Amino acid sequence: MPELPEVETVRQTILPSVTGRQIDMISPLTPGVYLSGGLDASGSIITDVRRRGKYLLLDLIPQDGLHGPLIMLVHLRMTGRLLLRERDETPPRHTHLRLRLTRPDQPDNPIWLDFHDTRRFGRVWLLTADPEGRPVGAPGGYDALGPEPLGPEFSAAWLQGLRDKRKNTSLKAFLLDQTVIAGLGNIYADESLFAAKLAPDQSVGTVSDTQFSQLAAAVRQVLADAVSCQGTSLRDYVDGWNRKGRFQDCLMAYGRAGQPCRICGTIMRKMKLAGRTTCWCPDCQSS
DNA sequence: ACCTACCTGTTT
DNA sequence: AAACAGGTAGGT
Repeated sequence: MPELPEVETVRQTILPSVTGRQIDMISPLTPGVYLSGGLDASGSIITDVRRRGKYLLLDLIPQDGLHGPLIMLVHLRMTGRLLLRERDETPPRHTHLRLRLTRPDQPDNPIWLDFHDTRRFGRVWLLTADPEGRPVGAPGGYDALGPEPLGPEFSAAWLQGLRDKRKNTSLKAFLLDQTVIAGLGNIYADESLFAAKLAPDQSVGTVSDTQFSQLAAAVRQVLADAVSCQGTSLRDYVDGWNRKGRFQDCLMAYGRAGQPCRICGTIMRKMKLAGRTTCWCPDCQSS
């Protein structure tokens, strides 16, 4: 489900509701999903919600004076959801973690934040924060994440600099690599390649400087548009208030094999690349 | 760079 | 019954 635009939308929707609240109860409901590493989040105040690639970070300040700042790190993987609730209803099937959140000045007016995940690939980790606010001991992929595509460190020059090292990989595999760009997945890789008019099976080594410029611009444009549409809801994705996004109505490539290209009318094709179904227009995206 | 595994649900 | 689904980690 969730690539950068969806995770960013979840961040934006839960931020105003959880910031300033205290976790006064934490209920792990399924073994193995919530990995606390022996730390305890209960009593902590949530001070911010940040995003890095497809990860969400809840910044926590414990109130017991025994610990420094903590970070609750969340990865939704394929079908994970973070859902706000205003009533203490019975957790639906596939709810794996529930937080009860109160405002210190209104202890009798709680809300709940549920982690729900049908396929149970997602995880929630409780970690300590270093002095720069980075999680300590995060899972493998986190520390290796590449630049944020909507931030200042992502550029055509960054992609060009990887050309020799990654010359034999396909552009599709390149875009899916989280050390190259943090936050692209199967939908937005296909959409970015379509917008850049580049063939997904073109090898990185043959991409010109001009084409890398087109690609960097396309990645930024596609992601910014998708964020402004609150993400793509195909099957499972909803925001923190259980609302669907709208970008599924704007898709130019993903899922459109067999349908006419929205630019030129040519029938779109699909192929397997990097283990993922990849859709492209053989006319607009010729290599 | 390619598998397979991890899970459940939906579609073919 | 089998294939497929927005992701990633681990093995080869």
